[in-house]
Amino acid sequence: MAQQRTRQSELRWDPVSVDRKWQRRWADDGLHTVRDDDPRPKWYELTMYPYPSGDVHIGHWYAMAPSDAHARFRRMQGYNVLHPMGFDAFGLPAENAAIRQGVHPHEWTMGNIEKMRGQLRSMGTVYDWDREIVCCLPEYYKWNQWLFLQFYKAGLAYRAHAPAVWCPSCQTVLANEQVLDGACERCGTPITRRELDQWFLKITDYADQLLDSSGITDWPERILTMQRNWIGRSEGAEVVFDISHLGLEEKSLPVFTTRVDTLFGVTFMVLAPEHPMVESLTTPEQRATVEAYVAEARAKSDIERMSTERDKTGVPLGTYCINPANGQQVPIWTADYAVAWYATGAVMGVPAHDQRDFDFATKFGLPIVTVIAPPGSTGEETLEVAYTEAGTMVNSGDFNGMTNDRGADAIAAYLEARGGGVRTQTYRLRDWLVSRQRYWGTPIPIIHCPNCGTVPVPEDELPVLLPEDADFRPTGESPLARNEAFVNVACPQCGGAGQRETDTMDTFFDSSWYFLRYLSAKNDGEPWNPGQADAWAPVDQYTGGAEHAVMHLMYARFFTKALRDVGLLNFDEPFLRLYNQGHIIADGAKMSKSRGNVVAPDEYVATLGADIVRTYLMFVGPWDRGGDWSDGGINGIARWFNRVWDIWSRDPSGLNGSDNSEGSRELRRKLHQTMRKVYQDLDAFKFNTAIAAMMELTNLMQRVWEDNTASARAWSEARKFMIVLLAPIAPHLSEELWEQLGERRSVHLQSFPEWDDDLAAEETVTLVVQVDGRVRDRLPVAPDLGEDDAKEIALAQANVQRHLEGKEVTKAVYVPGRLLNLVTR
RNA sequence: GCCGAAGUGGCGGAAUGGUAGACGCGGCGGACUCAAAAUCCGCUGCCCGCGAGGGCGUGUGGGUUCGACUCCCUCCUUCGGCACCA
Repeated sequence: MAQQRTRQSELRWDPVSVDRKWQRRWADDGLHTVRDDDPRPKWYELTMYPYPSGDVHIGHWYAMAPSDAHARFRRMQGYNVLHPMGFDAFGLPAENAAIRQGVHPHEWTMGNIEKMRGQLRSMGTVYDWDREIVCCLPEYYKWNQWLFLQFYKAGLAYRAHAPAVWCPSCQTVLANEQVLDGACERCGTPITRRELDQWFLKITDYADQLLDSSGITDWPERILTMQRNWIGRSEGAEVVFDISHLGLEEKSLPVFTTRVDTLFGVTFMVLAPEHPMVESLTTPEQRATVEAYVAEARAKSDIERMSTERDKTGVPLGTYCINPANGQQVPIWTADYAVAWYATGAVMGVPAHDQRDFDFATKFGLPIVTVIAPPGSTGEETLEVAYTEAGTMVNSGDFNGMTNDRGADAIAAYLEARGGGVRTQTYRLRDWLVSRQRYWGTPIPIIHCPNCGTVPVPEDELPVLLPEDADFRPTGESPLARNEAFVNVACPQCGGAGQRETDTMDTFFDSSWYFLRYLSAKNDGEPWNPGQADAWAPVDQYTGGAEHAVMHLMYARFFTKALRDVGLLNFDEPFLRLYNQGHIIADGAKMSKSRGNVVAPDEYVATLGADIVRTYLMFVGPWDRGGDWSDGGINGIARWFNRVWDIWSRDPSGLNGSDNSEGSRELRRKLHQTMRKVYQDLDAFKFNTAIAAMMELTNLMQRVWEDNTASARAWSEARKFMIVLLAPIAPHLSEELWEQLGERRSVHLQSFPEWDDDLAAEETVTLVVQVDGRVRDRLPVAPDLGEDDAKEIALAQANVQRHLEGKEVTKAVYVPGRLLNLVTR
């Protein structure tokens, strides 16, 4: 609860019983049941499902209440809207709870879901609970396994012995994407490495397709940029340095470069310490030094490697390779500034034109050869820092005199003609490591057989159930590996003694296709029904936090494309539109227990009801920028709802203005302006200004009532439509007031009101009169006033005349209905 | 370091080339009340002025324009992402 709690308004109705009444009624009437055969056009609006941590906090409300309002708005626009909810129920916290509290992950998770389901229901959302999914249940994860096998059959899932990122604290392998600044994303422990046999999905096959966002309707540019950076496509060339003189099995050393134009400037070669050829390229004299260096590098965590960022280290291997451009001998070194997993794991050192290479060469006394001369220079000068800009080729044989742009093309063509290299591109993106040495996840449906090798579990034997009895001591091995009843199994091919794969799947596997399962949540014969997928998917509007920009969202895109390729889907983008909400903070600071500013939504819902909390969260600021919770602010919404309630409870028959009185016309105009504004704002997720517009309408209604200038009819009309506008935002209150107006059919089944632009048009506007750009008067005029008339009226004003005294109007800028600027200079 | 977003009253924010500060919070004054709370009404960017009115004002400095919170450039700050990527 936020600290200073202002005195609360007393509400004119009992929000708790109103909430309860309508939530019950809607459930009884099946108001949120979504039918596949509904003839209206479909709209699939999805909010990222929560992890069942045990409590629906204010952040969940901030994510879900506005998206619910948007889904409701779409429904009022005439769509058959699907807006489902479920739980992302596998994952580490359940297992950590098991380790710490001795509760079984299943029990812990399902208990949390039970509680959260109740909390979510209190929001009054349109979720169709018949479609709920819970990923940790066999009816869901069975299909994870089935999908894994489809990928396996298609060659998209493979097993590789690879150095894996290891968190010594969580005792588990992490995906590269789960590492932040060299530390475990969840616990912050610096990571190390471990060699393990792991399952990967070939997301890199889809790198270019994932770069292509042409199938996406509307995503924030920011997210697309992040994905582009994450994929990290670089254009360049793979250059082959000859090593045949060493008499090894490998005759060449390939190296990727984005700067093939600098090839004549190579003065050394650097291999990553983990590079597979380091050992064979080391001379006997250097062996001890190199082995020591490699061992040291491997022992370092990423954080330590990064902390040495400024000070380059490395040792020579004692051998050299041949530069294909000029036949020069290039000494080979190993240094940890080259990283094994990127490109070829080797860097051609061009100290003159790359700062890292420059630092390295300077430290170890290696030659620095300028091959790109800055404009207006001969390239003879000694460099203080690497020159990385454009220039003219020098010291580059036949290529001298070219611009380096042209030189790059020419050298690449030269290499390609002579087999010395090839133009290519490389990616930062790596394959998706899906293996987890954990219990609480989907068992990977594979059996390892000494005779047959890797054997998929036959599809009719799915699901491979997670055994209930498990030992959760974190030993670095999956608890499943210690469960003999689970591990030992007959090989489906030869019947011999096989062993089950004991790794489980990354939970991002679950969330990569969950949007499809909502469509066929209870189907036990297939993961989704193709007809239902065709009818509903892809998701029209997805909302959630931007923290999923490069993991979940990219995996889901990859899944969709891969599933299309194995023939399971007819589309290749899962989410057509994406909107990221910001974060809710309290009293200007991030919510935290130590600050004592944690807002518990349940406490507010219990006294103010769901609608005030919903509305306040939407009013507090633009949704994508987040908001600052204050108890005073939410009280403002309570006050507004009180006024709304009060206005509704008045008997309009006492109003005796005429239907065409100024009050009536003004009220009607404001009503139609509000309809238009609310429509446009809800369409664009601008809830805060939509609510402000409705407040303005309420304020006007109040004024018109006081003045008694409107007709009962104009008043009643405003009152009725106002409530329809409010329905998506405050569903309970609006339904209650709607019923009190004597309406029978739910307000939530009404169409969004259609406004009339003519009725919304202003009768008079304020014309701003400026002299040299400074406001000198404001005049009420007809909107269609002509320029000449405007000038005449403006020039008659005393204050305008005063400021024009002794000056000559040389120019007049007239914006009809807005402004007249008289320019004198 | 690179990429991206943002910077507006006491506070949350509105306005995307045309009246800066909608709407809400807070504050001040008033009504109601024995009193307080709640509620209702009025005022509320800063400075000068009795007033009419004037000046200043959207992180900084410049530019474009009749006119700039809005477009362009410089710098500063905050937040998010990436980072020895060859």
